[in-house]
Amino acid sequence: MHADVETDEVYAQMTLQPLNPQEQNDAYLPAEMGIMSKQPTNYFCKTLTASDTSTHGGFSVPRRAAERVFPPLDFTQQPPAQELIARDIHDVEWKFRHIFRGQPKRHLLTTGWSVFVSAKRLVAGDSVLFIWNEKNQLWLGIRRANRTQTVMPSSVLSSDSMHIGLLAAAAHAASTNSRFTIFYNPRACPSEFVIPLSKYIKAVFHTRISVGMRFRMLFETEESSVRRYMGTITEVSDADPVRWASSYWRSVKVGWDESTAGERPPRVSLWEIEPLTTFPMYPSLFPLRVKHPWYSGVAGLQGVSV
Amino acid sequence: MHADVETDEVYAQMTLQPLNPQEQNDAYLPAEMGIMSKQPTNYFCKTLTASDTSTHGGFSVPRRAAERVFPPLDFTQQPPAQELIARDIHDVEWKFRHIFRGQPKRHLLTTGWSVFVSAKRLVAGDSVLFIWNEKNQLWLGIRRANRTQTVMPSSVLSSDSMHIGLLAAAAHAASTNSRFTIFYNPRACPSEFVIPLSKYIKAVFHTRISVGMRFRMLFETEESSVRRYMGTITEVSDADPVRWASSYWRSVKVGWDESTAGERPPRVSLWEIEPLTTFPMYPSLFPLRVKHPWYSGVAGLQGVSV
DNA sequence: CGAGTTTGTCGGCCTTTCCGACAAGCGTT
DNA sequence: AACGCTTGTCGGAAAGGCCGACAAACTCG
Repeated sequence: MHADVETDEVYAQMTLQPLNPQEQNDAYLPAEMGIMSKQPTNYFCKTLTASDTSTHGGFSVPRRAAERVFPPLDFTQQPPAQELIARDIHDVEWKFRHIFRGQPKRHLLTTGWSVFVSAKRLVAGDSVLFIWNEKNQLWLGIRRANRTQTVMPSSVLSSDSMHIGLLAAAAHAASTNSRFTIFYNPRACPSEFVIPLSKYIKAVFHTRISVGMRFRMLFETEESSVRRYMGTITEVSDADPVRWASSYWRSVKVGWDESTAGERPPRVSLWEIEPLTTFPMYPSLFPLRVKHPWYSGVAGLQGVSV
Repeated sequence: MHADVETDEVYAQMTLQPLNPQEQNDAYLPAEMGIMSKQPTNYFCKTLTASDTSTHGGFSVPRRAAERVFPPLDFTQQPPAQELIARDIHDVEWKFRHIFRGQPKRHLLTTGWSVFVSAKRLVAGDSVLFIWNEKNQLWLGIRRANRTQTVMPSSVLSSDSMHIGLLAAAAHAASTNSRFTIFYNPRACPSEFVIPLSKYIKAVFHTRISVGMRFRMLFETEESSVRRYMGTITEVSDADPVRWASSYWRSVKVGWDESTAGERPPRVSLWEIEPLTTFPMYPSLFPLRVKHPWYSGVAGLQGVSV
C-alpha cells in the first residue's frame, strides 16, 4: 500500500480472505502467499492479551518480533530502552517507551501504550500490526476481533477497524472471519457500511427528512470521546436511481455549522443523523405498532449490509 | 483581533496600557476602555494558584467566569460535566473535563488539565486566558508571570507569553507592567520584538553580517526543549529605507539547512542569530569601551523597543 | 518427554488523579 | 461585625502504571 492513496485503485485491489482457526492463532502473518521461509523483517502482528489491554501494565512484545522489527536497542544502557514513534492510518503519531527488562528479560512497551489502547478502545483479542513503509516510517495498525454478539448498543461504531483492514490487505495480510463481508473505501465514504438493523429501520421509517431540516450527528474524536456537531440538510436525492431504483437509500448532502466543517463529510447517511425537529415526529401518523411486525419478521438478522 | 490575521492591521491597532497595582490584582480584564458595567461573556482570565498547578488536583474555575464563558452544563446529569476543547496559539487542541461538583459546588477542570500544565510548564502565578473567537472556537492562552529575577540565563525567551499578550490586547484587554513595552505582530515576524538592551547592542555592534555567512539560531520546540538550526544568510537589506533611514535594523533573509525548513521563517532578526565565524569578529576595530557610554546614558531604560 | 526459552499474570509499590471536607478569604449588609 | 458565598488546600481513596517474581505455555531436540 502506498501511503498517498487518493484514488480508488486500492479499492479494486482489495481481497479479503477468511483464515481458518489455526491460521488465525498464528500471530505472524505470511509475507507472501505461503512461500516464505524467513520471517519478514518489516512487520509483525500480535493479538492482544488481557495483560496487554489492562490498565495495570504495558504491552509485552514477542521477543523475535521485537528483535526483527524494532530498531536495535543500545545494550550498554541499563536497562536498554528507546522511544518508538509510529503513525496510524490517520497519520496520527503515537510514541511508546520500548524497554528490555524483567527477569527473565523481555521487550515491553510501557509509557504511551495505555493511551493508545484507550484511544483506540482496544480489548483483549484485538490485534496490532507494526509495519515499516517504504518511506522508512513505522506504521501502526489495529484489527478488532470479532466482537462476541453480546451487545452492540446504539453506540458509534469505529471505522478504524475497516481502515486497518485495508492496510493489512495491502500488506498481503488482510484477513477476517467476521460475519459481515465488507467492501470498503474509506476515502470515498467514511460512513459505516454495516449497521444494526434496528438503527436502519428507525432511520428509514421514522425519520422524515427534507431540505433545510436541522440535525445533529455524532462523531468520534481522535481522543475516543464522542462529539455532536450540528448542521442543515442542503440536498436530498436518490443515491443511484438506475441501479437502486426502489432503494430507501437517499443521498443526503448537508452543511455543517462550525468552521471546522472541513473535517466532516459533505454527505451523511440517513441512519447517522438525529433530526432536531420541533414538532413531535408525526406521533400519530406513524404509530409504533408498525415497528413490531418488522422486527419479528426479520428476527434472524442482526445486521443489514447496505 | 480577527483570527485570520495575515496583514499588518493588528500591528497598527495594538495599544498596550500599563495597569496600576490595584487593577493588576483584578483577575478580570476590562472589556472596553473603562466603560463597561457587565463582564464580557466571551473570555476570562485567571492567575494560577498552587493548587491549580500542583499534580495533586485540577483547575478551580472561578464560578462567575465559568458560568459566563463556558458552555452551559446539563444539570440533569449528576454531576454535571462536559468536555471542553480549546486551541492554543499554535492551533494545538487541548481537551478538558469540565465538571461541577464538590461541597460547596464548584467548577473544575480535571482530566486533561495536568497535561496542559506540564506541557506549557506553568507554575503558580502564571495566568491562563479562555476566549471565544469570532469563529465560535474557544481559544486558550497563557501569560507567564514575571519570573523573579533570580536567573534568566542565556536561554531563549518564550514567545508564547508574547503571543498571548497580543491576543489579550486585541480583545481590548492586553495589559502589562512588565519592564518591556512591546509592539508585536506574530504573523509578520515570529521573532521577539522586545529584547534585552545588551543583546541588541551586542548584535548591532559586534555582529558583522554578510551574505553567505553561516549561522546558528535557537528555536523552541513544542516539547519545551530548545533546538539549534543552522542556515546561511542569503540577503541583507534595510528593513524600511524610507521611514527608518538611520536604523540599525536590517532585513536578514536566510536559507535553512534542513528539509523541515518550511516551519521556520525566511527572515530572522540580527540579535537572534549566532554567527559561525572563523575569525574573531573585529575585536580591535570595535573596542568594548563603546559599550559603557551607551549603558550609562540610557540607564533609566531597561529595554528597547524596535 | 525433558530442558530451555518465552511470555502472561500477578503482587508490591509509588505516582497520579478524583473526590468531598474544611476553612480562609472576600464582599455585602 | 456577621453572614453568605466563593475557592484554595488538604486527606482519603481509587486508578494508573512501572517493576521483578513466578509459573504456564511453548519450542526444540
